[in-house]
Amino acid sequence: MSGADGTSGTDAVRVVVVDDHPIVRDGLSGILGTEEGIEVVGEAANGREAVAVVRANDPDVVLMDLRMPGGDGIDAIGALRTAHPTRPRILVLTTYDTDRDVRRAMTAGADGFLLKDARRAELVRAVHDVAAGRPVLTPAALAALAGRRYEAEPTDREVHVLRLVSEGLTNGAVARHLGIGEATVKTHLLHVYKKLGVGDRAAAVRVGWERGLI
Amino acid sequence: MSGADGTSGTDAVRVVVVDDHPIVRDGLSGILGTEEGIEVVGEAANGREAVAVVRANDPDVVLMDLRMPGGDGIDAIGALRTAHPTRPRILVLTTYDTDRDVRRAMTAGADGFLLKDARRAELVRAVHDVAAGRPVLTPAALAALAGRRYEAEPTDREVHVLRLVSEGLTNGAVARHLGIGEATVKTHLLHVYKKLGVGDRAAAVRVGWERGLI
DNA sequence: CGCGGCGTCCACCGATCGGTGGATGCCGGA
DNA sequence: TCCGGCATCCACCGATCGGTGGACGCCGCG
Repeated sequence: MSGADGTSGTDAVRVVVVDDHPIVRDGLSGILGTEEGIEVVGEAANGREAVAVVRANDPDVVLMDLRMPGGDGIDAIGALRTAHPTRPRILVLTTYDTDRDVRRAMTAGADGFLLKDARRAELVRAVHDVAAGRPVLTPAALAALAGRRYEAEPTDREVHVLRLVSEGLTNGAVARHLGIGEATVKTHLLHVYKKLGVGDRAAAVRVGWERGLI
Repeated sequence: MSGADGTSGTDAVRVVVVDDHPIVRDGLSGILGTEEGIEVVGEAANGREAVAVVRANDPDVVLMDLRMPGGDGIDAIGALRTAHPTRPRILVLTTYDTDRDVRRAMTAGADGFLLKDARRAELVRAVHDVAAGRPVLTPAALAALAGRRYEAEPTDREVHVLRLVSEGLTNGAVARHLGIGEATVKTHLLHVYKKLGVGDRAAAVRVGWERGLI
């Protein structure tokens, strides 16, 4: 834990690992801990713990999973960023680099985005890169930010409608559920189709699920 | 590093770890390697590698992920089992314990089913249990095998149709794609609805995805 | 053998959906 | 200020879907 001096005497990068899976935490700690120039100074299992652990240990880099029970990763990123604009560099390390996740994480203040199937060398290099202030992005994440692949993101309302549709509700049922007209529901869905690049509700549900909307 | 020092290979459980994520492999090796009575003797990144590594090292237990690029875990289980009916105990360690995955893995010859979010102690205990011939199952896996939750599983043909539907194909398009009548497609879908407990194609796509059918 | 269960196949209706066209209100930049 | 972009809202048609009913062939089991 607090092995290095407070004045960043050694130039070892101090890292906190945040993931709900003990296995993944051990994997990350194992890979990074044996590396020269990197020191794992704390672990957390969810977003809330992450904020506390970071406050206690003041690391250089936080490796953060996004989808966790009890304290979302996005919220944790926002909390860390509002507390301090640059101090702990945040590297998001998650399973899927869906468009939505990438954007939400980066706009929340993350400094990098890496997939969990990264090789050891990639991971180590990424930690050093974000520590040095260089952004880290997967190709898909880059494309998502460039807005090349999907130019439009469904509205909250549209996503809500899509979610209800995925539950099996008919347009009329959705309308009643939301207290709006059925025609409105259809318009929302048409917009969803356009934005997801599909032609019907079934395909919309699939793509919506793939992108983490549902 | 630590763990069994050469000579203590007598009654130590010899384990092979199979997962496409280096991070997960390191996590598992780290947890198990430092444990007394367990020795990690090999790693593999996919099903094909797994068969070769097992053949070379003759372990007591194989920790096997299911969804991997290049050599499915199910196929690997089948290959190991046909080669030898009991010798390497197979513990499936995956992210989701969906009904379908559980059944396919267990019928393929797996001896246990554990989720990746298991705690360290659970994991160690599970390895010892399967090594001793005791089955290991999550509650959800148990329910899946008991057939309590879902009594019917969609046919291969039905799943195929559902997959095409999730791509956005209309019934007529699916019919043309499969060289059958459109009415037949609809019958397949009706069966899918019944078996998945839904009422339309959108909900079917969602549940199908949740259960790993798509 | 006879029987039932299962997967696969098909045709006809009523309900629903996807497509088009347009309207309102809000907000930020020219 | 005015204007455009955006989200939200609505009504009418043709195409599609979900529901019902039934048919054939295969396989295992009594």
